[in-house]
Amino acid sequence: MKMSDVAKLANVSPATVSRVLSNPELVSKETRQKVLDVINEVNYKPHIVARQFRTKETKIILVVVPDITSAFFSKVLRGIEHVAVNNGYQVILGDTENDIEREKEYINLLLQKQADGMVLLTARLNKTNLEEISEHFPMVLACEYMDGLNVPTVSIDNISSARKATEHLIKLGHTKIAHITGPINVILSRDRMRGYQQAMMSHELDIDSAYIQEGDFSFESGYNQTLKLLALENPPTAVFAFNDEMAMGAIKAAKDSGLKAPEDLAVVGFDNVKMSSVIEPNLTTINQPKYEIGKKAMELLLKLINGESINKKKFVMKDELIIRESCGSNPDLKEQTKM
Amino acid sequence: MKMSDVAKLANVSPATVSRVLSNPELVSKETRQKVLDVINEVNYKPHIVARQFRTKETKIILVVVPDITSAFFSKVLRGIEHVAVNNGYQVILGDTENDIEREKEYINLLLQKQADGMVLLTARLNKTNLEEISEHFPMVLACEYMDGLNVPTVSIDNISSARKATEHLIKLGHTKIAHITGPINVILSRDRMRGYQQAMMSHELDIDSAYIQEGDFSFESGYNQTLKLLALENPPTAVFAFNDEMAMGAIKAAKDSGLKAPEDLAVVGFDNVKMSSVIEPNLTTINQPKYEIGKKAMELLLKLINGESINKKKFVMKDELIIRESCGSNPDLKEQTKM
DNA sequence: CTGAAAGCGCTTACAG
DNA sequence: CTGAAAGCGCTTACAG
Repeated sequence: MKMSDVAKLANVSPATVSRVLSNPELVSKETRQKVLDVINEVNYKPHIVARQFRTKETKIILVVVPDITSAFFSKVLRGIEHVAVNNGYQVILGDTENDIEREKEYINLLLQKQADGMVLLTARLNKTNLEEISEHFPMVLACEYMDGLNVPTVSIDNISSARKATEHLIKLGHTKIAHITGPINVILSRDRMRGYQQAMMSHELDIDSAYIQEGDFSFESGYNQTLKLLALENPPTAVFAFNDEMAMGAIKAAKDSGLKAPEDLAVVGFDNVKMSSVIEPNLTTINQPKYEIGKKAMELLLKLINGESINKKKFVMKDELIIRESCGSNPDLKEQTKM
Repeated sequence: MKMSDVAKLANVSPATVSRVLSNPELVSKETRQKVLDVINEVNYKPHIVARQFRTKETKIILVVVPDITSAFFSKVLRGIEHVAVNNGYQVILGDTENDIEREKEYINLLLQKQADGMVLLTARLNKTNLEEISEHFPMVLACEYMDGLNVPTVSIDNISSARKATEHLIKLGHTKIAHITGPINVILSRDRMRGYQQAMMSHELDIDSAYIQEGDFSFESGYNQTLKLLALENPPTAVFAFNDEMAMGAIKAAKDSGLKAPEDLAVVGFDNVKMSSVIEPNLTTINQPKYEIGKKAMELLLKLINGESINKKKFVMKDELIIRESCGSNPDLKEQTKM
């Protein structure tokens, strides 16, 4: 059943049927009703791909995620999807599983006009490459940040957040503070490490190079790297982890080593994932406004798709240090708890 | 830049360019090379929507998920996506957030031929409706199960799994066993409740009607319903929760009430989500083969798309009771632990 | 307010 | 092995 069949049954032209569907105000009330009756009667559904082809709009946006399994990204995704759906867009989800090759493949979908725009939640490709694509296609980067990249970007200030997290440990009196990074080829990992280093140096604290261990975002890596740290001759008394997953691994490692958190090992996480307030001790962590990041990114993308100009390229969202139990407390510090 | 432009530059017909792209073996080696050279030189990308329109294939499959945020579904999704990508399909993700209206909207995409097929991870629509759609479009149901529905379905046997979980508590000597269900309009919730009832009845145990409390899948609801249960005059000594999230909520509620799990309250979960082995006490739970369910569902969908017939309609995957710490132990029971 | 006609960019059956 | 031509199902500028 196609539009011309409906037209015949309703004794109108295909053009009129098309108008009833897309611009009903252009059609007289009687004609409109006649056409709608036929459509309902035969349960006609327009062939969307034909429309996409004709209008050169797919009403699809592509979201490239490094890990769909992560509690952090699924919240960002939800922000994106809400705005997308409210504006008549569908979301194609591209899960790269942190594989740069798969990232390229998904970006290809954009080049082939399979989507009207793209939100990247990961950007491991090189800068010039990304900038070139962004000149020709609507594209927004979120969460990951690339220095000097001329593409609209939504993220928190990872360096200062990491500095804040580390300084929290310093204020509590810790001097031997370790850091478990993310994969070091990811810019975010280097940013947060930078923040850690800034905090340590500005307080004249030494960083034993064994105190910096590279993780891979996973609970297991947080666990294993903490075991390594605790096995050092001069083990740290506190750990700042790149994310909550690894922070939870750190706590587990401490427990399995007969240590207690926060008494023997203070731990700070990052992201404020749901589980961070369930695990015991509750994690002190940096909150990222996950939903809002996704929302903002999609709003920017819509502007680009609609040809509006974006005056600002960088959007820095507000982070927040959430103090819970995993670092212990200092009477001087005001306590805040979030469930 | 379109195909005809490439054709001109290479001094061939558009048909030949098309063949080089889709059926290179039909083109002589020299011609092929000549065309490929031009394609690379001008960086030509075919317009996929035009191809979709012409071939009536989108190479897209739609996955309808009740909650993208859930650790359980994201694993199933990954199984689906792996098989999809390996077979040249893209995934459109439809997150319904447990809203039946949004479920309908996504299914509409299928009716409008926006996708070649669909995997439903939630089926709240009525049976006749679904069966009719399934007669005309490739469709597979996974995780949720609908009795007597004539649509290929991949799931575990929820009733017997729930029975097994409850019987585990009974074997440990519990007689006052409560159950926190999922939303009762969801078939899975009723199935698992049925299994719970079967276990209780076959052991001649009474079910106090206050022992059955309806949750909404969330940690918070598990927490609140457990608080309610513990406030009963004759509180239960064990809880079987519909899923791990709510089981974790139950444990937290016990702790906050000054009780210890498993000593004062034994808890069994369902799904064997990652966090179930991180939380303390580690959850005893039913493992669902999440990745395999997704994989199997997508494999079936591919068969349907390719016009192959499926002789069997129901695929029941193997579950497993994972005994960890949250129910305590009984010397008679063999311990198994999974990290 | 409505219709006739062109055309979006591919693929493929057919002919040679 | 290659090309000419038709056609997939819509939308829209144009004419009336």
